[in-house]
Amino acid sequence: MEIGAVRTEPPASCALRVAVDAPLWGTFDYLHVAELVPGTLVRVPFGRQRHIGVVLGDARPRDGLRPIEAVIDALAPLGADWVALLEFTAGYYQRPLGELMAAALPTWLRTQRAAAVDARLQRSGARALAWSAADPDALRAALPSRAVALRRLADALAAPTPLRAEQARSLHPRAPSLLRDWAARGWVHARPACAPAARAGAAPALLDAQRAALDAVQASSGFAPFLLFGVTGSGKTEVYLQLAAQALARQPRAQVLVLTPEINLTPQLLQRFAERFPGERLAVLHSGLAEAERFDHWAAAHSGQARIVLGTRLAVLASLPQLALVLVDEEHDASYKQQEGARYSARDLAVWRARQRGVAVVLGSATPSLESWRAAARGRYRLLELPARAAGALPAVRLADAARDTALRSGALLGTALREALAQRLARGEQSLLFLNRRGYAPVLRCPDCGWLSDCPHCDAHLVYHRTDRSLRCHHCGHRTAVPRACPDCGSLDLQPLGRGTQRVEEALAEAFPAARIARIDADTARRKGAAQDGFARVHAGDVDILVGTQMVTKGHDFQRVTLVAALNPDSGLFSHDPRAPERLFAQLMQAAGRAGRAAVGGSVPEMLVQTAYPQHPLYAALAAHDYRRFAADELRERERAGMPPFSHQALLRAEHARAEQVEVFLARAGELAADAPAGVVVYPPVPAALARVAGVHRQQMLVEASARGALQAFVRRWRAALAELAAPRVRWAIDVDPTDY
DNA sequence: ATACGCGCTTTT
DNA sequence: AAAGCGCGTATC
Repeated sequence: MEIGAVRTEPPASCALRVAVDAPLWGTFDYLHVAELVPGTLVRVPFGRQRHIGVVLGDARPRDGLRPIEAVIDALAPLGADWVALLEFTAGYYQRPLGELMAAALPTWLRTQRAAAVDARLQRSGARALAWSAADPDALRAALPSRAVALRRLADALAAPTPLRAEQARSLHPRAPSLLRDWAARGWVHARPACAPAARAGAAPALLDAQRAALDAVQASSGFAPFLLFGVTGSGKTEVYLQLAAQALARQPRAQVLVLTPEINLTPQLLQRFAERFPGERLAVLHSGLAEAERFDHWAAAHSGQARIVLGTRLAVLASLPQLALVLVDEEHDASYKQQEGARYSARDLAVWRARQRGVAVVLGSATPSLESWRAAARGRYRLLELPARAAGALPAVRLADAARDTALRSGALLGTALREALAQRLARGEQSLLFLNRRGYAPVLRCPDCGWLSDCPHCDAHLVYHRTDRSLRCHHCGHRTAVPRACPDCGSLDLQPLGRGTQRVEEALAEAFPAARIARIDADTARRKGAAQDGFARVHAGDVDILVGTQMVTKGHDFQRVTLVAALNPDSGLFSHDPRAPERLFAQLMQAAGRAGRAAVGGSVPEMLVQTAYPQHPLYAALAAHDYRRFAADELRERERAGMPPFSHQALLRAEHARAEQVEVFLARAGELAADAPAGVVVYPPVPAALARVAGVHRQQMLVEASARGALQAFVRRWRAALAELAAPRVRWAIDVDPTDY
């Protein structure tokens, strides 16, 4: 180069096809000075913003292409299998690839310069810390005695095993800053979590069935799907732990993916993995992480440094270059299905990934989804059964017949049988857990004179009466008003709450048992971050006699001193229009039953009480017999008769608009476009959604049913493309493949 | 999604 | 006339 010549950028010589993390159809082409291997992470200018992109391949050079802004070379290119996973998911669920990219990639990268990425990687490598208390007494003394979650964190720090950063965070949402503060005061100290384990977590001896399950998975080769079927406490988690240990021992770089429904409600799974693998770097992926934090965990998984990756549904899209085993806990859980945007099923994708990698996948549940259960029955999945726990029997189920119970018959919330059972627990100093799937005080306010009901002005739903702040609230759109003094229609001053919610149960309990210590956990009390954890901590600490809540209280936590679990009014799940309601109800009741005294207290028998107007219902009979098989057989027979999944495959076209008429016009056209549906694919006429109007938006949908998955896929692919051509201003629509709610 | 321009309304 | 908002369009 001539001295003094103006230094120019080298000519951009290659055009590259790039998938961008924006929810748009298609890919975008950019220029770059050199070829980049497919999978390379890049930062690209996009409109006037910056986005992350993944290079897919070469493109034809043409005018108007902008250059790639930066190659993110601190991170290895994504593997071809990861790109294939995202392409499959986008195609199967009829969503733009970019939308899946946005869900899968850490957005933190969008705005970071190379130096910042390097620095963060450097630091997070060193910063996978484990904490212990340097001075447990000073720490405890400094905490207010009423700060239960703080005390729990302090206790965990005083334990012999150092507490990992991610565990600390699950015990207290503000743990990162607290720990920094406490370290500055000399109460705690940190050291790298990846240091060779001082003491490897000890694996307890296995029961025969656990051993058999372990052996079966270990003996498998290639893609091997298993259904691990066992009630709460039968030792599924121990099987997961030892399977993971085996996989890691067998291959030094192997990675294990562990999916769990909701990490904040199931801290115990994380805790057990952390304790068992003290020397391992764990990556934890869920939506509650801060951007930068999520990047750390994502990068740890992508680099292979984290050999155990534990997370909620979005973790199924993580980059796991050495994936060798997939575990899905509570595989039946509804939260594995994403319910907005790209509506993927993380459980199904987990199985897909295992197939793609040619490895084992273990789906665990006490109440498997009917899809998985049937797959096992047909031999597509191998069934591994764990019998009920030996120590501490399953709670005996008692059905309190609403027609015979004098208190229930007169409309009381707490039946005579329940009151007696509660009184007994209180007398013995044991704990009780009551659940009711309705928060607030009463689901609707009614005027007895004119029949006025507290309806939401924006939704086809009632406004729920919240007594604590005397408000009427819509649980769907968030609309909120003060409780009117008088009926808006007739002026009557005698407005009455109709039905019951958790607040009302709390009130009834306080009235019936003035001396009892009562706690309530539901979406209202859990509004504040960490409040639910506080509540659970108080129960664990024995500071609560009766815990009332929604389904939140039935998940994850083992309450050692709870000997009574009561379902106050579960009947609505029996006759719902949602064909999956019975399945959910049964799973929920079984799960709730599992909360009771896994270590029986003082010899008393743990009991589950169900208040019902239908004590003869087969679902309750199966529950009382702890007989999932019977329940599943009944349900499957019904599904087969109705031609429902898993005997057919479905997709749902959902459409919405502020004006119902627009939705109708759009769906009528959609129906015309579907007129060419091949034999074996049935397209049903449009119907209003279960909640036809939410926040002023009208929603309708069309169901498509096919006997074969391939036929359904081929049809929805063509249909979606045709619908996209339709000029339908402002009608928002999407196809939900394998819908789970209607 | 997010940003921007266009045309029409509301406000100064 | 200046700011304000719904709507349509484009993002390589």
